[in-house]
Amino acid sequence: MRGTLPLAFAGLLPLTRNTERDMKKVITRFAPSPTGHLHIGGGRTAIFCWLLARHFGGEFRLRIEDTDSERSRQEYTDSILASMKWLGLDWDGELTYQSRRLDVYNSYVDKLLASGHAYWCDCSPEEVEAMREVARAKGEKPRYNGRCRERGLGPGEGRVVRLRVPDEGRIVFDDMVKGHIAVDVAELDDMVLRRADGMPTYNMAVVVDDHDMGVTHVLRGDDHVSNTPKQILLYQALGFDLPTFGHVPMILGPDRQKLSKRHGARAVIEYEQDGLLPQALVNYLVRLGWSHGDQEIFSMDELVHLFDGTSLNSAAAAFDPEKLQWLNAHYLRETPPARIAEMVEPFMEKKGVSLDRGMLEKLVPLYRERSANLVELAEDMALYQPGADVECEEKAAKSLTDEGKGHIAALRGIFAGLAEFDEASLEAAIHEYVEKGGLKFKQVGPPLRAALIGRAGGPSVHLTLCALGREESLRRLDRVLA
RNA sequence: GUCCCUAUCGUCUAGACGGCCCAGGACAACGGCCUUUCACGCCGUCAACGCCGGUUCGAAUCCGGCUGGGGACGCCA
Repeated sequence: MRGTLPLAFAGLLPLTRNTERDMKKVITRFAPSPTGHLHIGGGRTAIFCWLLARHFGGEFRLRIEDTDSERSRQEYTDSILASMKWLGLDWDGELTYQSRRLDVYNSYVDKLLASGHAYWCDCSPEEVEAMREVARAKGEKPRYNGRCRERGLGPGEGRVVRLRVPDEGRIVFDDMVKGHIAVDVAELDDMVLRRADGMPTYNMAVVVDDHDMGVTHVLRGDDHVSNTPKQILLYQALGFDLPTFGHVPMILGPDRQKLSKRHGARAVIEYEQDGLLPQALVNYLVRLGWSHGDQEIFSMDELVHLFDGTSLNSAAAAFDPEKLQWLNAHYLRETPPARIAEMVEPFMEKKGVSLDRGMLEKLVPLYRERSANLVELAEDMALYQPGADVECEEKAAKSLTDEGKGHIAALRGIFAGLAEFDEASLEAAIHEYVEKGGLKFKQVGPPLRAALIGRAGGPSVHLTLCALGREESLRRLDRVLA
């Protein structure tokens, strides 16, 4: 039996138009392990898988890989699902939990045992580690030495089941994004399929699940390329048809190092908290590693239409927070004010700010192009909190000279007497005051703005006055004059 | 250490068939315009084919080597 396994060969299934109609229904999956929040790397992979399925009118399945009972937590599963929803990714069918399929994995392990593709092993972790050391010392790849291969062991306490890897040959497959990949089986070792505690290992569970779920396209992170040959061996041993594999590159930090805590936000939930719009994150992530000519902005519909699994970059890309912010600012300007008002309210609440809806909707159009995200927007909205004594920034305070205060006092009287406190009347009133006094607007605008919102920049003063309303405007002017 | 993957502006990238590329777009930076301010918007500037060989009339595009970067070598996923 040994060394006689047929060599694996995963035929290329190019996603081109001519083969599209011949292909069976595309089924993709995203399979996170609930040991942390959904990170942007995983998020991007999920988006790609989702897009591929939606583009071809197939199915997108979600599977929770919780075979590591030590580290898996329900709260992370919840968090991942919440992030998926926030990103706008819906999935088909029931959620699959690997922890509930232990019997299935074990029945396949039994089949492999029966067919001679796998064997029991009683080597302790320490012994195996020693074997690896020996190999390393010889300049070889550290691996298990196959000690129990021919011992004919049966089940027993502390024993694991290992795959019997062929003695020679090459595993060859064509990756959707990386192209032709070939690995010598000598690089692989007899990996554990079933742990001593009866739980399946990652590679075992993945192969069984992907097969059972009918997955046709396994799109996943770059860090799994070296698992693929091992999994192909398992597909072969189990007699399963091979899916098409695709490995998308990792996302690097701005310094081109592996993304880590040092780089700030990594989880999609953090970006949500940072006030980003989901569409901006999706657009950014997709564009990182995939392109369509010179196009930068893509709607979800466009992505579904355009994303067919080609044009994926094969080299790792560095994450650029500035471009993300730029995209976010873009989407902020595109989103209807009422919708933005709705989204910014939770952020205002966090700051203890609450404006009535009418005022908020008046303010949003004035501020959305001055903010890159909802946190900044909320900060600006805080300036309008009725009754708030806004602290005046230094740059603005400079305009509150005696002359400036004189203008404020004069205008205060005019505003108080206005029949209508609306945009047109306010603009006209200020205009008239400037004209009649032979003044420059520069002498009047800045001090007014400083008195009202304590800032040197912002919307036109008459719009600010109008948004604040007569009562609050006069209160703020009086505060400066006092 | 071993194996796998990878290599165009600071960053994300365009670049089927080698000539249309003294390399295009976007972010950032810088300068300007617009604007009563701050933004937005608009215009412009700076800036790259890692290195060495080879193939060719001609290479960012093909081949080889080098170097750089990433990943993997678990009873983690």
